[in-house]
Amino acid sequence: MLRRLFVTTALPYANGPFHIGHIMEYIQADVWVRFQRMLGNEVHFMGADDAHGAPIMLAAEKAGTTPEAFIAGIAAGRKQYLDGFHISFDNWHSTHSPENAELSRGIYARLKEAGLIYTRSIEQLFDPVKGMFLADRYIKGECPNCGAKDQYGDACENCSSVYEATRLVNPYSALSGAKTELRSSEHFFFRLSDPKCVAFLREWINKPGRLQSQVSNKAKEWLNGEGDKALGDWDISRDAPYFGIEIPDAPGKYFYVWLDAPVGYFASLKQYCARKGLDFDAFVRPEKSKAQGTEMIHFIGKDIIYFHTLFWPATLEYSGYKTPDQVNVHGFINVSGEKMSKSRGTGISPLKYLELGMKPEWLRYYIAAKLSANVEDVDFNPEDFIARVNSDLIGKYVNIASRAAGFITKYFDGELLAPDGNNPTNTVVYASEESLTGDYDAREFGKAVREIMRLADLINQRWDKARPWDLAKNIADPGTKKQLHAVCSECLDAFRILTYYLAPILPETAENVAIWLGLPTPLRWSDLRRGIGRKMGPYRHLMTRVEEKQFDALLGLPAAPPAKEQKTVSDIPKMSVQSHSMADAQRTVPAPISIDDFAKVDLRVARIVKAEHVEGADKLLKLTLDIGAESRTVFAGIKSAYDPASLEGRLTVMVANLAPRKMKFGLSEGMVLAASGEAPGIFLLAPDSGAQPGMKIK
RNA sequence: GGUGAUGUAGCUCAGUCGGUUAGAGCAUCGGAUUCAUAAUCCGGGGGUCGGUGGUUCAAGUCCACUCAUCACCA
Repeated sequence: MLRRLFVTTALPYANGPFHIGHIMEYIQADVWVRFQRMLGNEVHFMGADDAHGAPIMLAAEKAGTTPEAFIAGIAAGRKQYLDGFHISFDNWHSTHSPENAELSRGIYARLKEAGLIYTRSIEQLFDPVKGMFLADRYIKGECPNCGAKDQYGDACENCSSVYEATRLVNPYSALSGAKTELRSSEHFFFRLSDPKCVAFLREWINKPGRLQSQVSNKAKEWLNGEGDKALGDWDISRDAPYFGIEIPDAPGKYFYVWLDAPVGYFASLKQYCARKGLDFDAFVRPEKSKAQGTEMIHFIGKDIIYFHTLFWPATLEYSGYKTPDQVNVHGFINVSGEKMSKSRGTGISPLKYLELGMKPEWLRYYIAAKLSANVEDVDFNPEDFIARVNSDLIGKYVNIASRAAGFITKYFDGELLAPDGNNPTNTVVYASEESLTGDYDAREFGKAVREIMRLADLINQRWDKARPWDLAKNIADPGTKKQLHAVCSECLDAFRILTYYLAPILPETAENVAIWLGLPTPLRWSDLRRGIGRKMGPYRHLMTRVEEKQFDALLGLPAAPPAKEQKTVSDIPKMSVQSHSMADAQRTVPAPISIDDFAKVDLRVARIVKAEHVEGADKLLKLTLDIGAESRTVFAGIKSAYDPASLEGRLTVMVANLAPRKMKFGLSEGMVLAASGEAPGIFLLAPDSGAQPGMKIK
């Protein structure tokens, strides 16, 4: 019975690029999805940006742009990561989309009809300079408990007490520094504490197979809380200014970002279904889903369990939608035992990883090897990574192919013998099929990897015992030659089976092996026992080893000093200072690129024909540029440094092939280049005299 | 502070329902091998299972307390 799966990963917040934690989640989900596809199941794997909320509004403001332009910029950067790590989303959308607004408003309307929405006035701290209410993280003040200064609005770092922001002493805005005022405003609430909601959720979290036991325990704790731990209602509105979806019939009120964020799963699916001609309702409406046997499956991190086990199912249930069938929760990724910190810049940059030429499959394998179905944190450890990848993938797995291929090419012209279905090697390798499919399906990837490597060990052992290199010495003897042929063919057939087993984790290598050995593609589990092709192509090495120096570069470490220069006591302070400054330099100097990478940027000399102020924009000037063959409109954030009149007629440099970006004030068809640093000031680039508009810069 | 997790070899992790002498991979040491882009095979050393106390004929496993780490507390 084939399954029809709607699978999602948590929507990443569009205030920055992906970090290693996102990539880990995508790898986990992608391995599972690819495995399901190999079984022949119908999978629709959806992602989207979570684009609303105050942090994005403020980040855009800080960047001197609109929230729309800001999130468009983030969205434009997503593809290189997803493609780079072979993450096979079927669609990527955004919560800032017509689909999401429509779906969110629809859900809200149904909840309102069901009597689960009410309004109540609440008091909050208001920033009179910014003209907005402040979330806890934007408020600072003195701890009401211990008096420590500059503590955030939710908890004290000094005495670790938890309190309401309104209890802070001398509160001020972390944004403007202004003294905050206590003001009241009407908010909209979802009646989560309604007995029918609680009863529904109690049952929902206990359905076998839906949640991991640790997760349902946690949810139970929330549901059964008493006193001040009792389940409260959910505040789902925020006051303008807010970047989000306006609440119908409530001017100036917006949905809290967490209301419309998970709806983004549906928005992405809806956009995709429209494009593919699929029935959206079959995946999201209870009756149709039941009739057609569709499943809704989320992959999330442990930090957002609350939203996915309480609010999300409750809002769906009471707005006529189906609820998730599985919520798969994973832990966090630490780097060398240390908590990853975006703000401190520690951790591993996925983009830098790719730019350094490190293989995405190494990371996929390493992460898969460390993942289980539990909510456990994963430790990313460079030495461990190098050891595992090099010894497992190269030393064990790839080595099998490499050992046998030479003989087949040299003595048998690439011809392979059809494997005997009962030979001892493939019998034992086939025997793991059931346990492996079970492990993959249960997200026990670490278990699967251990089993596969046990098989790889076994194949290497048998090969050693058969001593094919000795057989090759007696190649003149027809019996010996035949024996060699059989040993090598069996070995490659076993390798072929391992490739099927590893294909969800190593899609690129599996594809290369399929081409090399003439296997039917895409690799399907149903073809597992079809055996090997008759003839193989020439062997090309399938995977390279990880090198330590790649990690040094990735982690921004200075190159190891030569062995002779042993550290002496007096050297240590100097060295540590040096390593810090080098690490800092690494952080600001991006990884080297090739000349081809540089050639992708089409830089042209441009004449500024016209420069105008843009009404309503604080930082932008609208430039009309002549680049020889055509004229371009570009919005440049240089208003603070240049008077438009002084720009007209002068030459500068523009990126001519930058993807056009829609901005609030019109379409910007490129960018002009300017220098800026820590100190104030923006300095437009200019070519030397003699340059003509349209000339290419190279 | 409350709650939920986690703690097993130098490192990363398995360990089912309590049941022989606690396992694997990597690292390390000794040997073998040379087909394989130094890749493989055989063998050895390495552990008070965070700690203390209890239940039991028997505890890494169950219970209580305790220490450390992580997360959540809307």
